[in-house]
Formats: sequence, C-alpha cells, structure tokens
Amino acid sequence: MNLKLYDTLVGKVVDFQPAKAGEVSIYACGPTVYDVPHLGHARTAITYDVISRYLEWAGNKVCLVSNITDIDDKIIARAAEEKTTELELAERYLKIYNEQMAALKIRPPDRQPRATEYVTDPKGGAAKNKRQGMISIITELVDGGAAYIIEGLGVYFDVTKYSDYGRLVHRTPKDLEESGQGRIEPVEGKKNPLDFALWKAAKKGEPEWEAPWMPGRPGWHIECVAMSLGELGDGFDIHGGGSDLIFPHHENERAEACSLGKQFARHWVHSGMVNINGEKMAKSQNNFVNINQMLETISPEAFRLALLQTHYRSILEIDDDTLAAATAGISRIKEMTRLVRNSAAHQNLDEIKFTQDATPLEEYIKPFREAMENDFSTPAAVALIFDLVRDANKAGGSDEQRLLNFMVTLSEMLTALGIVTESPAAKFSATSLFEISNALNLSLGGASHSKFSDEIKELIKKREDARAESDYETSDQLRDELLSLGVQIQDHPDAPTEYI
RNA sequence: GCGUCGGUGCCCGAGCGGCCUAAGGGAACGGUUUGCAAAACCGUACAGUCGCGGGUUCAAAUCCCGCCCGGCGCUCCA
Repeated sequence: MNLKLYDTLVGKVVDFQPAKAGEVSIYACGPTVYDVPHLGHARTAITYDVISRYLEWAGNKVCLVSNITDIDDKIIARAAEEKTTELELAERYLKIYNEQMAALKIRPPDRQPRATEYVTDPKGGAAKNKRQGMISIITELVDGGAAYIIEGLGVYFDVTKYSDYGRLVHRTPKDLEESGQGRIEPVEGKKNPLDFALWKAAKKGEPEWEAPWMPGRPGWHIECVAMSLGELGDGFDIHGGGSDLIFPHHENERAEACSLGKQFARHWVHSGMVNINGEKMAKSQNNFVNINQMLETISPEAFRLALLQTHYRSILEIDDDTLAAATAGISRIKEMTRLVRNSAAHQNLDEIKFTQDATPLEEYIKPFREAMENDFSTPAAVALIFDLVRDANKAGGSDEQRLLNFMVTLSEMLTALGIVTESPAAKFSATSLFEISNALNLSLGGASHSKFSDEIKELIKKREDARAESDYETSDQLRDELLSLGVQIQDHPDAPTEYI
C-alpha cells in the first residue's frame, strides 16, 4: 500500500504508513445523541466506513473506533425538555442512530465506546486495564500544572502551558483570542479566554460523578482523549471527524493529550460539510434533512454513490438532481449485472464453474488502487467502475470467461467502497457466472425472477396475449400499467420478454 | 477581520506542470436496435479553454502574486 492522505495538522497531502505495518487504527468522532441523526452524520460515518473498508480490502487489519457522547449540556437540556432522564434520552437516540446507520449499510465500528464508560478508571485500575478514565487524566493535568481549578465552577485547561496550541487549526493563540472576542462566553476566574473546561461542576439535579475537585461531569474534549487513548493506545494512526470539529474540539484534544506527554494521533483527517439545495445545512437555516426522510426517496447504495462521486473533503451538494443522478448511476451498474445474469442463464453457463479462473482485471484494479490511495479519490475510482460497465456491456454475451472476469473485478471495486457489502472472497470463491452476476444484481437492489403478485401476473398474461395477436394498442396500455406498478418491460425479437 | 478549502460544460464532479483536442455520472439531441418502447451501443452539441488580472516556464486548468466570489471554522456543531 502506498497511501497518501491529507493531514490537517500538516496542511497538505502526506505519505501514510501505519505505525504497525499492516494494521491501521482509526478514531472517528461520533455523534452526541440528543436528537435524530441528519445527512451530516451520514456523510461523516460513510466517509470513515469507506476509508476503513478500503484499507481492509487493501490488505490491512483495521480497527475503527467511533465514540458516542452520551453526557453533555445538550443532552441535559433535552432531557429536561422531554421530562426524561439523560440516560433514557441517550439510549433512545443512540438506538436510532445505530439503526439509521445500519439502514445506510454502514458497517458498525469495531468499537463504540461511550463517554459515560470513561469517566472513572475501569475496575482493577488504570494501569492494569491500560486505560485511564477522564478523572484520572484530569488529575494528572492538574498535578502537572496544565490545568487549574475554579472553585464551584470546574477545572480548566491553561492554554499558555501548551506551546503548540493552535497548530491544528493553523492559528496563533493571539489570533484565536482576538477573533474569539464577543463569541467566547466569559467565565469568571479563567486565566485566559481560550482556557476551556475539563470538568464542570454539577448544578442541582444534573447528573454528577464524584471527583477530587467537586462533583460534576466531564467537559467535551477530554472524553475523546480518554476514549481514543483507551481504545487504541498512544500513537494511533488516524483521528478523524467532520471538519467543523477541527476547532475547538480537536485542537483542545491535542492540547490535553500532548500535555500528558502523549504522541496522540499520528494523522488528522477531516471530512467536508453538506449543502442542501445550494445552501449550507444548518439549524439556523432550518433545513436539516433526516436520514429516514431521505431513504424514502433513494436507496442506500445510490446515496453512497452520490457521496463517493464527490471527494470526501469537498462540500457535498445534495439536491434532487444529485440524488436522481446517483440513482440512475446505480441502475446503470445494476442493469449491466442483470444483462450478464441473463446471458449466463440463457446460455446455460450456470453449470460451468470458474473457480480457478476468475481473475480480477488489473487494467481496472490498478488505476482503482491508485485513485483510492491518492487521498481516497473516490470520484476517480467510481469513474473506473463506469468504464468497466461500458466495456462489459460492449463485450456482449459471448465470452463467458471475460464476463466472469468483469464480474469479479466489479465485485472487488464495489466491495472496497462498500456499495456492495458481501465479502467477495467468501461469496465468489466457488461459484458460477450466473451466481456472481445474480448476487451483484440483488445486492444493488435488483429483483429476483418471478416474484410478482397474482395481479401483476395477470396483467403480464393479458399483455402477452395482446402482443400475440398484434394488438399493440392494448399491449402498450398494459405496459404503461405495469410500469406504474413498478414492473419494467423489455421485449426482444428473438428472446422471451423480460419483466424487471 | 483571521485561518482553511474551493470557484472547471446545462447540472453534479474529476484532473493539480507536458498523456487536457479536460475523466466519470446525470440531463439533451441524432443514429443502430425495437411492432413502438425500454435497456444497451455508437455519435453530437455542449468548457471559443478551466472566477478575473498579472507573472514564472520551452510548456499552466494545474506553480507564484493580487483581486472578486463561495463553503467551513473562530467555545461545546458531523
């Protein structure tokens, strides 16, 4: 693997090699579960899903950790609004989040730690478990002089004690302070306006944990330090999230972790934001699109394709045109697999096994790898899929060995991107051309044969009768009717009519 | 204001010093095919040259400078 990726900290594309050859560890900042997820969450989750799938496809062992923030001010506020407990609220929205990510065919992360599991040290102690809770991390920061206590308010990180502050966001502390004027909520007792909370004292009725300073709850950034280091260890490979998290969240994480003497993340990766109908998607615009809503109009495969046709760092434009274009694109790929399937079925190639001979075609795989390893250039990778589709359509039904190679190649590429979710190695190691093309067609949302209702079967029968009598007026009418029921028709001069 | 990313055809969107007579998808138009369609394939127009103006270079969409415009960030948002 010869991967290059854009590292936010460096500000350019750099060579990437995992700390341990063949193993890649990724920490992707997950959601705060106080509301239903929206397209932004989907985009970020799919970005890291694709990255981890590709790296795995390329032969690495990948560990993807994505956390859940289940305690913070928004959750407390929302729980109060809904007259429920923070725990119940977080549970509920976490469940919805995971269900919707599954609906998008996003693979669950290898581990999904929650902030509340990381407040205190695990049973048996930090050293034994190789993971430290937030309270013990904060204690270390206080003891080391990087943090200070404001009585009755909380524990704050002193940014002047960390000389590299601002490097991730490419700003100087002075700049940050000036541009933050009027935005930063003044806190009585802070030494510097940029100082931020590591621990917040609990107000009456709020969830609280016992701590050396005062009962309270953790600040935002410290949770990700505890979870990323706890799950992946110091010097893990990639820390990711949406680009809106660069500052203050990730900057502050760095400050905390590096002040502990940790190397922390080796690379920082950030995915771009989502625009809806040419406008930024934001609460103030009141144009948040929920995943459920969107999945009523587009398949998860098509949605993923729409995302992949834009580079992960660019702004993603979502509107009806984008989604329709992606749906048409998936149909195009699906149609090709269907044509191959038919060809295999009609020629009885079904009986021929190609186990030994199926060969992914380097003419596609090689540039595909190059595209993906160039900072995950999925638009170029997707273009190669369409090149292959055209070439396979052109090849026609005659050369079954070549068709098989096309199918295996297509399967590899679709799997590497997660458009298709089966493992090709397991699925296709002992199968036929028909089985491969059928599997791909079905996993792209294609229909299997003869699963029509009696009503539809009746209409088909009527139409066939009409056509036999050359009554085209009636048969065309029935065709329209069938189409409105979702059945597409393809007549052929010397082959049976197909119903899709 | 500061930081950062970007401005490419009708739309989306690659390319980032010569292979660009600018990938790929969608939409449009014409042809082959079809009873007519659909799908597929072939072809065409779309980018009078890649936001604008300078510069570097034998060579620039690609590098540099300036300007204009947009996104994101600038204390709790993926």
